[in-house]
Formats: sequence, structure tokens, C-alpha cells
Amino acid sequence: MKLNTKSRYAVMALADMAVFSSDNAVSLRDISLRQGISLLYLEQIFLRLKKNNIVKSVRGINGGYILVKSPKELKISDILLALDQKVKTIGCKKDSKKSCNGKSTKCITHDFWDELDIHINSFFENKKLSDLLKNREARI
Amino acid sequence: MKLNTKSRYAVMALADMAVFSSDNAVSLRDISLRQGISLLYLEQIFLRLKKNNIVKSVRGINGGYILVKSPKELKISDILLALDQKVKTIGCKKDSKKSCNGKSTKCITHDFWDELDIHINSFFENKKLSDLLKNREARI
DNA sequence: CTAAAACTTGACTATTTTAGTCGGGTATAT
DNA sequence: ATATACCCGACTAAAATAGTCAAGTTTTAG
Repeated sequence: MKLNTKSRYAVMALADMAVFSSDNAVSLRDISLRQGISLLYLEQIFLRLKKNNIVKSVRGINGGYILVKSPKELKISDILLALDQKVKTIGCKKDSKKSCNGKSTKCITHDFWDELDIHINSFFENKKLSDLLKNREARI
Repeated sequence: MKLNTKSRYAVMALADMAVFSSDNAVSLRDISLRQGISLLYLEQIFLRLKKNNIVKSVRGINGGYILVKSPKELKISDILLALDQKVKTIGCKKDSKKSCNGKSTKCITHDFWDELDIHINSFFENKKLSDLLKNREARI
């Protein structure tokens, strides 16, 4: 059970922005260099972040990206959502009448997986980007 | 971020056993029919469960599998462990000095991912197989 | 005005992982 | 003896992942 790199890099890049913001836009090139993430890959990621209104862009020289919300207000769950990183740990369909393993009833473990999803999602809901920046000595 | 079907089916099958145990061994064939899981796939899963001492087998006619521990004592984390379903949500290597993104320092989000892993793992640690069987009206 | 920096976008691809299947066993109760 | 059920390694098709590539557009410094 692992998070994909897109989500991981997204959180990483946004944390980087929060640290190095200083009012003006942060370029992907800088993030790429500091965090060791491929520039091309970052572009793809930020496209999604922009579409989902996590960041806004400034074009041209000295352009880059700016956080729409402050790190204190930006929930990690918002970031993951922007990248379609659903925390849906298993295949049972939540709502459909004919769910789970093709049978018409809920599978024996159905409620358990639901509980798990809630448990994980609430973690992401309650974490703000600013929380990642606390007690960070080795900031790169 | 999702659990693989092996883990899901393992929990499902063991829950099934807990319900239909009745002292004698439970055959994979029965589990397969009740839970709608391929028999061939179940065999592969139970091989692992046996190796990891979650179940023991009885060969021959009327054979099958028996839970080693009672459902009250069997932690879900034990089951996942048997199937190599590590909850290691990201790629950062936990211990190595040169971790994360090839740099020598911990990445900016490192501690956060560790926290996430702990959060999820503790969920599995604290759940017992017997917990899944409570308030189950639709038992299949 | 123009060149360079930086964002924009869709398409493409190699690799890895997943979710199984297959085939040929071995043990044992009846 | 023979059917039932466990045992086990190898195999494979399909999907997901982790990126790369190409071909732009926009803006601003000089």
C-alpha cells in the first residue's frame, strides 16, 4: 500500500514553496533543483495543482507558481485530491447495491475497509501544509 | 493508494473461516464458493498464510485450514505482514543515511510520511479479526 | 523588438506491479 | 485405490506508474 510519486512530489514541492516563497512566484526550475525532482514531471504535476486551484501561475520571465491558500490553511487532503490520489483502499463499491465480489450483499469485510478509509482520510484532512514545516532542522 | 487484492482476500477468507469454523478444518473450496474468490488464487494466498503461521493445514479428504490463533487474538497487521503488504506509503528509505531523493539529508516531507505510516499501521495493529465480525447482519 | 525564461498541453513509452492461471505434484480418509 | 484437498513454482495478460517528448504560448528584461 503505497502513495504514488505524483502525490509525494506534489506535497514535497508545495512544502518547498512554503519555505522559499518570499512573496514572488517560485519557478519549477528552482523546485526541481532543490528537491531533486524532474522538471518535466513537475510540470505535469503543477498542471493538476493549478486546475484544482491549489496554486496559481505567473507566466514569463521571473514567473512561477504561487500558493493560493496559506500553508496554514492548505489541507494535505486537498493536494491529494488534486492528483486523483483517492484513498480507496479496496475495490468494493461504496454505494452500489451490487457491490464487492459480485454478490448482491455487502462482503463480510466491507465495513472494515470503509473504516480504514475514514481513518486514513481523516489523517490527511487534519494535516495542514504548515504542519510539515515544524521542527524541521534539515530543510535542504 | 490501495490495498492489493491478495491482502483483501486474505482478510476476507480468514473472516469467513472465523464465522464457519466449527472445530473442523475449512476447505478452500468452501471459502471460494461462499466468498466468490478464485480457488486457485486462494491456494496461493493460503500458502503464505501457512508459512507465516496464521493458519495450519489438514491434508486429505475433509481437510482444509484451521486458524492458529483465535479471532480475538489475531491482529489484522499479522495477516498483512504474511502477504508482504507493507504499509510503506512512500519510497524514502527509513534508515539509510542517503535517503529520499538521492540527497544525503532527509527530504523535507520525510517525517510526515513516517507519521502517516505509523498512523495506518496502528490501525491494523489494534484491529483483531473478531472485530470485523461484530454487528454483521448481512453475513452472506 | 526580440530573446530567453517559464508556463501549457497532449501524447507517448518503458518498466513495474498486479491479479490472477497453469501444471504437476503429495498426503490422507474412506 | 481413488477422490479430495493441500502444495508449490512458474508463467502471463493487463493495468498502473513514472516519467519523457514535442511543440507550443506568454511575459518581461534589456
